[in-house]
Amino acid sequence: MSEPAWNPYDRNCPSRGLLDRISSRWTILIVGVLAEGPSRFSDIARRVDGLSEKMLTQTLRQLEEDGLVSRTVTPSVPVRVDYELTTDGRTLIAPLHALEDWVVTHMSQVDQARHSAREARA
Amino acid sequence: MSEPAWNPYDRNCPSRGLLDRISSRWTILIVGVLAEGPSRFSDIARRVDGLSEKMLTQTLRQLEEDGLVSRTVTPSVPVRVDYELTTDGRTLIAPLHALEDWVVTHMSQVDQARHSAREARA
DNA sequence: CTGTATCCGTAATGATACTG
DNA sequence: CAGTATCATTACGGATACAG
Repeated sequence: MSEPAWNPYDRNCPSRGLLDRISSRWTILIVGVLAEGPSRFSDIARRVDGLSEKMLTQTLRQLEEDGLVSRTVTPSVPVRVDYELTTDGRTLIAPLHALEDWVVTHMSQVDQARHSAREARA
Repeated sequence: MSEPAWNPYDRNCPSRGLLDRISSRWTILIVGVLAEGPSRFSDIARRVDGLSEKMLTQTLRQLEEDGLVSRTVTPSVPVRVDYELTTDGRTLIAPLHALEDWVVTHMSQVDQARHSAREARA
């Protein structure tokens, strides 16, 4: 009995949805923060500029549901919650960081190309 | 004079927008098709299930503007247009394929986690 | 501090029809 | 074949207020 042939090019394959999730802006950046170690809710919010509480919660819940992030509550007052990548979640670090890295290393080049494109249209 | 410190964690940095572009569902899948060689407009549309003409055009225009894809028109009747990754664009193949690959190899695991999560909530 | 719930505007997307 | 233009919808996301 073999695995299903997961294929994100098929719109009805669940892998299409998973691809959407892991390639979302907030997932990429949040995993980028968690890659450096466990973080508290507010720490993540502080490090990812423009991330609202709503989207942070939503993204963390998805990652948790997919078994990629674990959530630990310390019942102090006020309560403290730590998020951490699971073993599975850590396999996301390399591919997602590669994306971040690509962007940083190619931004200038792309910027040049955009200027050229503007001139060509002028 | 050094490069700007591109940082996608900053919401005002242009690299944030570039990250959004290259990590979009359609960009990933279209680059995946073009990774195998130059393709015609309709070929791409056929291979990416659920991709509308509008989004295909829009995504290709962005990739072109960013210097990642080239567009070649053959003025036959009917006209023939070929799209191809540029040298720069080919540097996207590895990171984006890694994403696709991650999804395919982890889908079953994630599926399990989702079922567990459902049970836990029940 | 760490959420949850709700409202609501906008931007992204899909469907459709039409053109060179 | 390879688009463009338009419209309708929706879903994403931000702001706000409130709770444990």
